[in-house]
Amino acid sequence: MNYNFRQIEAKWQQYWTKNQTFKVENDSDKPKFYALSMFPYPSGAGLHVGHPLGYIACDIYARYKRHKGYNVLHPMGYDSFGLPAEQYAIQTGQHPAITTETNIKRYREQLDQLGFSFDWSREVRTSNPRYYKWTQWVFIQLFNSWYNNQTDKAEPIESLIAIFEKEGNRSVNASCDDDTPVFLASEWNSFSEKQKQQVLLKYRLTYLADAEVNWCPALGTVLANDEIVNGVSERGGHPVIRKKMTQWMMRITAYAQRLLDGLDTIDWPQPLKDSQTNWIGRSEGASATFKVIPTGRNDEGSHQIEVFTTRPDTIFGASFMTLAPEHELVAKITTPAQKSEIDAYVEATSKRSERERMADVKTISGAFTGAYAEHPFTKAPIPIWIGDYVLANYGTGAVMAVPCGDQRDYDFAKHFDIDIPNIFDGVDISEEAFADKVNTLIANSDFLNGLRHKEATRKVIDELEKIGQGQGKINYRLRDAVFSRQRYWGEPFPVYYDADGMPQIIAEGHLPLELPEVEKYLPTETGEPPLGNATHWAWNAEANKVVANELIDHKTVFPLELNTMPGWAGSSQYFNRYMDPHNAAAIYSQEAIDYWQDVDLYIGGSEHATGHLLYSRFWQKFLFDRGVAPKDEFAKKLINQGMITGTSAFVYKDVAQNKVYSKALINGKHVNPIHADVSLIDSSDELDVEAFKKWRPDLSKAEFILENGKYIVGREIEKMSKSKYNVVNPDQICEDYGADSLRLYEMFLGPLEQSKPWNTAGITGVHSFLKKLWKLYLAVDDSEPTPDNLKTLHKTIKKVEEDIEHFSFNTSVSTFMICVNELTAQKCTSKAILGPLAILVSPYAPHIAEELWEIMGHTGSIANVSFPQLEGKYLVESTKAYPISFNGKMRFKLELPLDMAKADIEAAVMAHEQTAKYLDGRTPKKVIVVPGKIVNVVG
RNA sequence: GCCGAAGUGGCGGAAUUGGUAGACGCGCUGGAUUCAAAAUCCAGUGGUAGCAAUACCGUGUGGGUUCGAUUCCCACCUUCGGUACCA
Repeated sequence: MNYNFRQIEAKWQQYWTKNQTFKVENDSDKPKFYALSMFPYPSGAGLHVGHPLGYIACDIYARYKRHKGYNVLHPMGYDSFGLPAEQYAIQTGQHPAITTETNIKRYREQLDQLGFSFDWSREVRTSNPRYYKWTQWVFIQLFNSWYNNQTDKAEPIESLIAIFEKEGNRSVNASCDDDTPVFLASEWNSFSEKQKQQVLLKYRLTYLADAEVNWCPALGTVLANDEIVNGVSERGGHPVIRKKMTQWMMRITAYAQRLLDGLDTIDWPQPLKDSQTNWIGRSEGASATFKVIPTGRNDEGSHQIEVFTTRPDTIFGASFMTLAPEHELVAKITTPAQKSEIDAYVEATSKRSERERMADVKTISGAFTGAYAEHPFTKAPIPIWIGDYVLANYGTGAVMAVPCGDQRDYDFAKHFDIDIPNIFDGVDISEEAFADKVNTLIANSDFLNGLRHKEATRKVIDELEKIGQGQGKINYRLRDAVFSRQRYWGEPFPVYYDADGMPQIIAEGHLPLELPEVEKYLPTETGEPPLGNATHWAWNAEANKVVANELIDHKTVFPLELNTMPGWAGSSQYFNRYMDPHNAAAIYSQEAIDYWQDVDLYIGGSEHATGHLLYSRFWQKFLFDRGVAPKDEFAKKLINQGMITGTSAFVYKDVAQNKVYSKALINGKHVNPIHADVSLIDSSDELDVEAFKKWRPDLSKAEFILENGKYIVGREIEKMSKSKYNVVNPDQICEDYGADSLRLYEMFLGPLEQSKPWNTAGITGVHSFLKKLWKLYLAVDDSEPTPDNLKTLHKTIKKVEEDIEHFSFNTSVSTFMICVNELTAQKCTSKAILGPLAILVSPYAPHIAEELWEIMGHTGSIANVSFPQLEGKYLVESTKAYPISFNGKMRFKLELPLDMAKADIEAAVMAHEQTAKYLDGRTPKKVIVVPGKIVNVVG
């Protein structure tokens, strides 16, 4: 009987579905384990072999935990809102929901084929109204919350209103907009409803703001910082410009410190933690206020410039100030004489795209405002410049420039011939700035003279506080996140605008607010987002339902928000929703989350480091503050699977003639490498020339110059992508070798976290392993196992268990191969050995394991059988083949009892005939004996 | 520039606390089987020299610590990922 993987795999996949083998309940006497793979965006291209890598690893671990007696939650779903379906809708008019549905179906087929132990009854789709109802619900909770810095957590907005009514906002320490005015209780109480709402927006955790946003004209939408790579959009690579727009924002900055602190409590990869740390960008320093010296302009009040600096100790070295060109004071302080120069400069920078600005970092530019600020201590006038090296959205958008201590300030000063006072003792600054904090003392700095960096910093902050012109401050690079997108295929905001134009929330009971139908998926002619095309998109606040736009009267019927939520909204809570996915009354029940708590193992790509994984942590902490989630970190352990890269193939076309050379023949010739589809190449890099000619008709007339009668292609490792013709999808491999072979092979390729090239050639190795495994069971019987059999089995149990616990799946595949090779050599037929072996293999190759289990006479799935117990007694050795080395070089082996004493080992080695040979008459200086390990003779 | 990861045979990789470098698999070479091929099985396979026993070299490079270093320390080189005028 041959190993008929097609029949076996189909049989067990049907069995698992029919018997709901992997359906999991929310209550159990067993301990819980939550294993989660990041859910995919269902793209039209389907899965390629790189996608399942993390899923397979996670599935192995989930199945292992099931064997170990855990109640395992292992769900899967789809992040099904997103740009590609919408772009397709724009091109073809097909509703994104239809495209999405088709793609999901294809994904599901591909996933089912691979034998995952997902509980599909818990599937979620972010674009399903029953799901996004709860995304909208979280938005409402954020809208109705503020961040109290005193208690360091989010609180209901009502508690803030109560404070305002009693004592105004002077005593409130909250995360709020910078321009929040100070008011008394009496003032608050006399505010109009609109004024109150405007003030509250400055405190809400999601709020409307006129923000400088990254506008992408080609995509017709704004993008978040993490959606922009190298100044162009992550998707499509379109240019991005800066634009002021009214947008929904998320006050993630309120959580900056806690997002940083939380990293210490979770077992996530250090590189991922590092990139979150850098993204949050905490820096410690001081804020200082510089008064602008009045110049007698009649429209000029008293202005002051606030700066943030990490080097307050260098304040006496400040010889100028630089404002960002966008800084609001620029227009107010510029002198008439300098106005035209400043205007021209501001105009020029606003036109430069972010990309241009980044492309030439080297060019120094700026302009003088004509105004001066007063140094807080020396009272000396300091010229105020503007320059685009100062960023409007970092710190205060203004810099106290200390050219002797900061290279950019130094370059700017040199370029514009500004004074560079030296405040470092014994340091030469004639060539460059001195940024070292440690190896100098402060000089020429009044009360700071002779102090080190640390003392000077402390002292200057004290002095700034005394004169009321500054204090110690911690600054973060992290910005509040733009939460509006001018797209159709996303979650609608549960928001309408009242007669005052203030946002009003649709009550929870009326959710979900479902996406309206539109004729076109493009922005409207007036530049409004695609929802502006909907004719039925107004809110009747009495009937609490969506009605036609023409009924808008701003009394009972109001316009609805036209923006939709960004891609990361739906993925920021999905892991909790899996715990209770069909709950219509709540995001999840208290019992469900009390039972499952959090994710024990989360596997996914590192590209989500500063997007999904940061936003999710933010929402989780918020829900924790509001008592909705029991843990303030959602995933205890996270693993980034590496990328599987493609092995591209190249043919080499002569530039001048219509000749294509085999790889070894290109030396000295001027050739163009051309991608060849990898499906046309065999395992020894030989090209099927005829098939290639059919595939590239333009080269069908070309002469192919062969080596040894073969055309050999060149190979190169590149990212797997359609355009490089190096994509390998799992379907063909499942067809040729089966899912179990694919699963084993993906694991066998190398360590999970590392990126590695895909090369189909090696799959025959794991496939023949499965065939050998299968053969072992052909004559399975009840014979007594031999000591060798038992030793092989228990050695394997030990290693495989250790490997799974360490996520070292590649080495356990090797271990299985060694085990099967040994048992085959031992002619083992014993059920007492082969039974446990089938269980060991089952997390990796579940289909064949089920079949073998059945062959051995068991009924029911192997998935719930206990993992074999390691019995150390079978592994006990009485002797050891000691490697005997001379000066660190192993020369021969000597079999000695393991319980032999050190001195006896040494004596046995010295007495050995080979020892005399290697010593060659010398007397050893020393003999190192490590019992159980090694003997080293020195001398 | 800064942060991070990684450099081991022809290839993917192994060596879990400093103790036999190259497990396992691919590929390759030779052989068995076959009319032939596929499949399967057996043997060999880091490099150099040698018929061989064996010797020397060998984990990116150069130093160091150690009886002993792929593993620890210092300096450097290369590749990949992230980030970028962050005050």
